[in-house]
This record gives sequence, C-alpha cells and structure tokens, in this order.
Amino acid sequence: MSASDLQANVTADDVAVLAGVSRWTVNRAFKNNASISPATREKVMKAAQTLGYVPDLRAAALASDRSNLVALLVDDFNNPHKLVMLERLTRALRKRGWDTLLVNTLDRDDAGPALMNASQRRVDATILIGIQFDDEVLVAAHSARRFKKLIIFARTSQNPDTISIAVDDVAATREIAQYVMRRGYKRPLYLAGPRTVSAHLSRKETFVALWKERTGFTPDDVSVAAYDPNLATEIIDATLRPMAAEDRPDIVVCENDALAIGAIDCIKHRFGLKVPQDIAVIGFDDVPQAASANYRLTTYRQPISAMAEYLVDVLENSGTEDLDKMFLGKMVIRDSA
Amino acid sequence: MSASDLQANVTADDVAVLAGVSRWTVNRAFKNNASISPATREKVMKAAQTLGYVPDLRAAALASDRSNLVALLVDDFNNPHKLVMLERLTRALRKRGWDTLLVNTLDRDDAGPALMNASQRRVDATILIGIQFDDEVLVAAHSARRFKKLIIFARTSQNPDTISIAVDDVAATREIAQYVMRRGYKRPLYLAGPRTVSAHLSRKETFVALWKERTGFTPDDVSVAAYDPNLATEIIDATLRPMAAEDRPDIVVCENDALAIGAIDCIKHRFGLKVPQDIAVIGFDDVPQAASANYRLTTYRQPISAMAEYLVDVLENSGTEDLDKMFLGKMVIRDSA
DNA sequence: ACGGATTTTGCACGCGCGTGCAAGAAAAAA
DNA sequence: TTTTTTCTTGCACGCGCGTGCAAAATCCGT
Repeated sequence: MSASDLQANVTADDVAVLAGVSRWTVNRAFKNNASISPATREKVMKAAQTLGYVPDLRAAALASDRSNLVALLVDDFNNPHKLVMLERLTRALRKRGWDTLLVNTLDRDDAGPALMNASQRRVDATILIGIQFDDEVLVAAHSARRFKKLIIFARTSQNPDTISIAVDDVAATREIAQYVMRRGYKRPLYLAGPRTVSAHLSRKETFVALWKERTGFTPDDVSVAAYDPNLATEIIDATLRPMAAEDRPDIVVCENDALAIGAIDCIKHRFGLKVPQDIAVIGFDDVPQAASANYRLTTYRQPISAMAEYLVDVLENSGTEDLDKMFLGKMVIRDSA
Repeated sequence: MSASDLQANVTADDVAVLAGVSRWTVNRAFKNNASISPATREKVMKAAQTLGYVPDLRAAALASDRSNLVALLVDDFNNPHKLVMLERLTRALRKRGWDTLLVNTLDRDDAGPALMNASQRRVDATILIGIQFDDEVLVAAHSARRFKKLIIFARTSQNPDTISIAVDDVAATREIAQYVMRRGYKRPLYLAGPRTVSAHLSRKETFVALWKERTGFTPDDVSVAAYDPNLATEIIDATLRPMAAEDRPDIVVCENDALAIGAIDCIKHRFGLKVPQDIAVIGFDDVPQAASANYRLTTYRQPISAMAEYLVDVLENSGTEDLDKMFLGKMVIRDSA
C-alpha cells in the first residue's frame, strides 16, 4: 500500500500514533473549546490530514448523548413557501453547527411513524413545519419522552409540551383586515386551507371575527384540503361560477400565497377578470413568485430568517422556561390589492 | 415513579428484563429478517411498547458500519423544481427505510465543507442535486475514500468515481430541437444557466450544435449565473430591449422551467408581447407551475420518481459495476410553444 | 418416544468517541 | 532557584447495538 493510499476507516487512534500523542488529544484537537496547546493541535491536524481522518459523529453522539442533529418533518411539498423555509432553516442550522434530517411525512397517517423515525436517530430536537399534524399525535409523542424538544415552526400551537415559533397571526390578520377596510373593499371572501384542531386561533377565524365586529357582516369563506394552487383555482371557480357578477366578492383574502396564486390564476384565466380592478387578492408569506410581474401580490411577509435564528437559540438553550415566541412580520403592498 | 412514567433512556436491556429474554433477542425483534419466533417477537414488542423503547440507530450504525442514511447536498433553493426533487427523493428513500440528511451548501466555496459534514456522519451515500459543484471537488472528495457512494442526481457527470442518475440530455434536447423546427420557428434564442465544467455535454451546447447542423445557422444564446426567474427576466429584457422587432427571436428555448417562467414574465409584462404568438417559450422539467393557466408552458418532463426509485436500487446494491443510468423523459406540449 | 434436522436463543467482543478527574508539564510568581 | 498557579495531557469506563458462532429448544418422521 503506497503512502498516498488512504485507508477506509481511519480512527483517532491511527492519528494518535502518527502524531505521537494520545487518542484523547486527537479528539480534543477537533473540539472547539478544548484545552489543547496550539502546537499539539497543529501537529494532530497535520497527521489527520495525511491520513484523511475526520471524527466520527455517530460515536460522538452515542458517547455524549448529544447529536447536534435535528429532524425536520415536512408534510406538504406543494407550497413553494416550504422551499424558502427549508433554505432558511438549514442555513441557520448549519452555520451554527447543526445538521438536519429531512423527514417526509408521506401521508396523513404517517406523522406517528415519522416521529418515531426521528426518535430512533436520537435527534436533539424535532421540528414540525407542516399543518396536518394534529395535536393528539404531538401529545402522545411528547408524553413518551422521546423528544428532548418538539418545535412547531411557523405555526402557533398552544400545546404546553411544545415550543412554537411563529408569526403573531392575530396581529398579522388584524393588519390585513384593516388594510382591506381602508382600501374600501366591501365583500371579502376568505380562502382558507385545511382546518386543523387549533382552528380557533387561525387566520380565518380571526379575520371573520374582526370583519364582523367592524362591519356587522360575516364574510363568506371557503376552504381547500391542501395548500395547493390548483385546489384554490378550482374552489374559486366553483364559488364564483354560479354568482351573478354583482354578488361576487370584491376581494379574496387568502390564508397564504399558494392559495392566492391559484385564486389569481382562476380570476384572470377562467373568468377573464382583472386583478385587482374586478376582484382583488391578498396573500400571506411573500413567496418568491409573489413578486413576479404576473402576480404582483400584496401579501404579508414572515421574518423567516429571524425565526430560524431564534430556533437555533432555542436549541442551544438547555433551560426549561417557556420558549414560545411570536414574531411580527410586515405587509408587502404590491398591485393585487 | 409511577408505572406510566417512562424513563428517558430505555435500552434494549431494560426491555429484555421485562420480556424475560436476552438483550440480543430484543434487538432481533426489531430487525426485519431476523430469525426469531413470532411468539417471542410479540412478547418483546409488548414489553418495548410499555417501556416506550425504540432501537438506537446511532449505536446500530456504529456497530454495523451501515447507517441507512444518505446526505442530500443542495446548493440552489431558488428553482422550484428542487422542491419536487426533494419530495420524490425523500419519499422513495423513506419508503424503503432510508433517512435523509439535508445539507444546504451555503455558498460556492462551501461544497467542500458540506461534503466533509456528510462524511463525519458516516452516511452510506452522498447525493448531489445541484449544479455548481465542480468536478475537482468531487475527485478530491472521492479519492479520499470518504464516501462509499457519491451520486449525482438529475445531472450527468462523466466522473468515473461517481454514479450519475439523470435524463439523457442529448436525446431530450434533440426532441426539443426537432419540435422547435417542426413548428417552424426560425430564430431561437437559447437561455442557459450557469456554465459548469462539463459544459460540452450540456443542453445548450447540444441544442446549438444540433441547430447549426440542421439549418446552418448558429443560434444566439445567453446565460445567467443562477436558475433564478428574476435573472432570466433581466437578461431577456437586456437582450430584447435593443433589438428591432423584426430581429427578435421567435422562440426562447430555456435550459429549465425556472428560466422559462422568468422569460415569459419578461415577454408578457415588460414588452407586452404575447406568448407564443410573438415569442414562444419552451422549458425543461415540468415544474408544478408550468401547468398553471398563467404559463401553460411547453416543456420536457423528467421521470423523477423513477429516477428516485433507481437511486434507492443503487443504494441497496453493493456491487462495483457501473451504475450510471440515463433516463428518457417526455415532452409536455402546452401552449407556450 | 427417539434421533436427527431445523429453528431459535445467548453471548464475547468490538464499533469510535466523551466524561471527569488526576498526573504531568509549563508558566508565573516569589 | 523554589514554589505556586495554570495549562495540557492521559486514561478507565461506558454509550447501545451488531457479528458470528455455539448451545439450547423445537420440530419432523417413524
């Protein structure tokens, strides 16, 4: 075997021999705040380099019971906003030394198995970026003590065993509602996604309550089974089709941009109407394509990066205090409403 | 401690005691093809359930040197097609017992560290779903024997140390070129993404060569630094702006849908032209929004699911034969060309 | 009920590293 | 120089499970 031939499994012991130190010193050289002299560290690193050694994080996790690994459970890949969240989260996590296990919750009944999956990897935290997880699963999972931390990202949850990092939906919805009123819209239609257990805190309920309180009228609302633009297109079609032109809503307020985009497509292409002149549309999230010339969507931007950073703060925090946090986003006014 | 109180760290030993078997029998009960009698397995499983035990995959990976874990390196979250690939890959992997480590390659120089990251977790394979990785990094990484398998997904690579699972770009581009000619377009403009090392096999080069061979004319081409619709919008704007109307291309052939969508936005909203009447557009990938009423994009669909399934086949294959595979997709004709 | 074929179960050892402390070396103070 | 003080290094033990084989249990036909 020539000198340049690298072995498949180089361990810290091999490096130790070459560097003339103990195995523990080798591992210390790779730790950040370890007490080791610069000279030794350099010596070790050089030996490691020639041998092609990198520490084995499996063994480290096993020995220390800390994996620096989080599981990200995702159950909806139709919403383009998920890609944004994935990017921001993985970026914040990796920058600060955390790795991410991406778990696709295959279908509605797969949340349990997916959680168990994460549990078997002994991740330090499990993060939910979805909407279909019902609270019962969470309670069951957490009461089994299988998760050090269970974090609901970008969705509020009043489950006490859970840490929720999300935008303040009530404040956001209030801002949206005020904008809609201020612009003089009279007949809003609320387009919502799937109904979850905690629906009484949802954007739809808040909007409807607010509108009724201010105007005395209860606005219409419809919902679809998933945050899928195509479903939005179909339900708006089905809703507007039988209406006389003068009965139509003058604005469709959507729970998020995925729905708003589907709604706009429907309004423009199925009915040949103009947005916002005939029917305005307002979204939530500010997905990348909301800014495109085709949509120019008025929407509400969540501070995803700040939320992701806070999430890592939470991970690095070992305390037991209440870590829920609500963020404020801001409206992005474009041309659709 | 009450009976319903579950300990934090239940090990196979605990379950073994409760079930009255040995520790090894407990772990066998959780293995798929282990030789164990149904009765014992059930007994073990019941004990495991009451204790809330699940096997520790870290320890299993350490002991067996197989992790059933793959790393997915992604360097571009702008292209909506990535979300599709992520979904299909994680689905195929998880259905067949594999977990996924999602690694965000933060910037251009981060490919090396990202690879090392995966290496430290001792993943069974590393999958690249990006375009900016240059071959040198790959060669260096693989020659260090740090990866059991290095798979390039949805992009061809002629690197011999690498397994490439991709659509046959030459065949696909030929089909597209033939379609463009058959429809009578005369002045195509090719819109490409970032130039990689292996550019001589790329869609652009193939298209340009083919067009020249058939017509004698070399079509114009432009490229952008990332597969970002906004960049596509800008470059098309900059390209068309100074042209006399009669000099404009009659079709923009795009390396993928992300660019095509940006091109359409530009053509329609910056120039007020009609697609396809004034300028046609053709894409590649068939992203979800390509089907939307706004775009109705003619494009080429890759068989991502089949490719993902094949990828898992490759993972389960321990042989050393050449595992590269080219897939054929199919054109999806809509209204944009 | 018995001998052999087959299935099921138990176990010694190792996977590679962390923890926490104690011994040793180096630097600072006297 | 000697004594403290501070840094640096070494180490026993354990983390939870897999491997491969041998012992035990079960099965089958007769």
